[in-house]
Amino acid sequence: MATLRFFPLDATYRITDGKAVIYLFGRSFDGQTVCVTDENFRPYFYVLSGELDRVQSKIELLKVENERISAFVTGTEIVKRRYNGKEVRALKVYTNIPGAVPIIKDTISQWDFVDSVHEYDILFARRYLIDRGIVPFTPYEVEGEFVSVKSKVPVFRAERIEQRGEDIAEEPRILAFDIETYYNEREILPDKNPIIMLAFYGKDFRRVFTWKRFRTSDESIEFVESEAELIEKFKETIEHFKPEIITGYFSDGFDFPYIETRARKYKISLDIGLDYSELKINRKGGIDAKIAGINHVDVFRYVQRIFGRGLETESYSLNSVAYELIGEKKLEVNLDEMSKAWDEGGQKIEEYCRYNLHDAKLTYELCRKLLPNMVELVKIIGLPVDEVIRMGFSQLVEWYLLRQAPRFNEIAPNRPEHGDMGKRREESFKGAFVFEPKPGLYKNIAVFDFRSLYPSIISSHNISGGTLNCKCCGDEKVPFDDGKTNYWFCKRERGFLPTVIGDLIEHRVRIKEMIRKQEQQDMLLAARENVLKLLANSFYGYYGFFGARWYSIESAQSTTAYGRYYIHKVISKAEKEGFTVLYSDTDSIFLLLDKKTKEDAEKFMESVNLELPGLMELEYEGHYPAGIFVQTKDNTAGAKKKYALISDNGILKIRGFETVRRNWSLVAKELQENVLKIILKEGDAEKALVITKGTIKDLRDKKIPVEKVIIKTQITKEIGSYETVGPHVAIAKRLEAKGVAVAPGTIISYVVTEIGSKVRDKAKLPEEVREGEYDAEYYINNQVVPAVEKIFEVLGHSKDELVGKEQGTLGRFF
DNA sequence: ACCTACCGGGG
DNA sequence: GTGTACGGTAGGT
Repeated sequence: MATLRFFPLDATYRITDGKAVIYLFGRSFDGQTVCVTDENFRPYFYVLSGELDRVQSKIELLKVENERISAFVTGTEIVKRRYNGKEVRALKVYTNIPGAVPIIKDTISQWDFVDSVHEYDILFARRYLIDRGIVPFTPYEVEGEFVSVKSKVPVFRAERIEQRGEDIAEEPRILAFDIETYYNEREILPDKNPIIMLAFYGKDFRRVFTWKRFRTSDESIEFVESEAELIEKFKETIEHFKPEIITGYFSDGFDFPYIETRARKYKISLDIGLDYSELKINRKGGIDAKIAGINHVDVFRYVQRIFGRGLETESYSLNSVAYELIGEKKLEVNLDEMSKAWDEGGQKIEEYCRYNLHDAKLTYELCRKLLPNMVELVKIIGLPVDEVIRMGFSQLVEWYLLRQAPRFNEIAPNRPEHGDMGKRREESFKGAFVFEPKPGLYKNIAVFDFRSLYPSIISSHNISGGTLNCKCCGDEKVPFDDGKTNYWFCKRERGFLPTVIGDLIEHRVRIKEMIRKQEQQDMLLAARENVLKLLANSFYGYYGFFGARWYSIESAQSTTAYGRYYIHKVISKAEKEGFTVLYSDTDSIFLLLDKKTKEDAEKFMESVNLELPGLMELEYEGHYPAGIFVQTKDNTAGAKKKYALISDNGILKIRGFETVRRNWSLVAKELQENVLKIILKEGDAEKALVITKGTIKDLRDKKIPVEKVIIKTQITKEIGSYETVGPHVAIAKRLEAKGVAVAPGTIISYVVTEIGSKVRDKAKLPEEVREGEYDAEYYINNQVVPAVEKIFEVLGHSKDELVGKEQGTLGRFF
């Protein structure tokens, strides 16, 4: 018997001699890629029934044969479990192979003495990781021996696997790749157009393959004879580099499927899996590309589904994401000219090779930057990185619960059937409370918020489907504000989900404490804290998500009802103690301190906290010397979710003002920020007014440079398919007429000039416009004034005052 | 107002 | 692979 120590990274399984064998691919402590097999794990599922013995004796004889497989039961046992808040006896049914589970399940579901069947759709490799408690990226010690099995890496057959500590694997070998394809009809046609370049980027490794020669001194460029050879190089490079993670940007949806299509044309087998299996592309439902033994991380997928929430960027293109996260952009080349350069051959191709390599580099850097975050997610969810990065929030919650369930002896509820999902989609419920602010400029504001409001409510009030309206309690109802909904949650026994979320919150508090104490910043702790917060905050949404196993609309409703109850309680308590409440949204409250001190406010917070149950806590978010709330567009009320605050250290916090968006000109954006700064920092409305009038005058005097009046709007579809021709579409049409292709995704920059009647006729490209050749009145009325008029209204200055019309001008029209 | 269809990313 | 995306919104009714 030998011993092997390794970090598992990926799990799959294979049928050998009619038995399922688990394959764990990973990295040994000495840095080699290895495969550990485990033959000692059997597929199973659960049956609930009032007549377990009858099910047991009948099911053991069951054998279903079809043209593909023979499915039969290899054993059963009666076990004690919990289901939906109750102790149950369940029949655990083992089958010969994983594929037999759904077949047996379908058959016995029809027996009338079977109540329900559970956990029949948990993928086998995932089931293994959960039941054996194996977490990718953490160390294990294996006893067993090396065996000879067809594989690209050594195979070790395990008899016993045990966790060894919690260290994470050192930085994995990452290989990024990117392709450029021939295209001239502004359509992606993998059947027709070849791949012309292929770039790789890894640690101490950069290479571009292309199949047209030109003179170059760039050593990273390598010429091959044909596209087919380029695809062979793709396989070879992966084989030699031995990446543990292969990464691309939208490689699920573009690079891998494209390469697969081209490989099929040349009858090249893409057997890049470590077990010689082929690249597997799933086109049904969400597209994804899988390689056995190598984690394929499509950075785009992770950013789009999970990480992007915390980013400023509105577009998840490689260019904008890379710019925000690593401060680097794509190389600027004219892609429309690429195919022409390719046809003509020669030196011009080189810049596209550099462009190609640079994209691979950006992808590599992004993957490295995001990896700590992804690994923390892996360690909490317990599934391989290529799986967790493709999950949405609800799936993350679900797989976290499925991993926790065995610890609590819980049997998982089933996913809803199609009809149920339809019904669930219909059910809606009341959300959070938002206080209507009184428009005005205020000084000396204290802001408080509930720490993780919804997660702490779920934990503190034991909110779950299994504890809802129990038979043993009922004296304390959920404080619904409709006065009729009658729910309560058990006080005697903790529910599964509230326990799990409570553990998450406490874990996060410990990590936060560690972060607070540490001398130098530990990025891993920060990433872990981030992931725990993300997960905890997703539970409430999960309760109301139609596809959830632990769906409980009553729990979702009760969570927001408690949320509204507590925030109202804080509001009335604050008012009773003489504070003016300026604003409140969901879990936050803004107090006007006025004559009261910060100490008074903190005392208030402490007294609130004394009355809060469980993990609930009101926190001091910060003090703001000034803040402004404005009116709605129709001037009928104070605008919700639209305000600006300035902090003690002079940082502006702007929420909901539409001009922070991209398709506004700089002149309007800058003025808005300036005006807010002057009003909040210096409290000088007159100065803000003077500056605004100055900007308007400068516009009229044509003193504003053209770059500040450029408006950028994206072309989102084919030009011909636009019904309404906005200014950016009009420009695109003119470009097309000149023979310049404008593909969807292009951002059109334009300036509105005075020549023409409709805005679309007046729009010109910036390079066609000379300094001062813009329509001042357009910019004043459609950009500058809308950006600041709501702010000035609060200060008692009308729109007319801004644009310099005489007071009372309106009167003449009446 | 409500519903459906399509888009994103990639070249 | 013990499977069948998703969330937003433009455009139509």
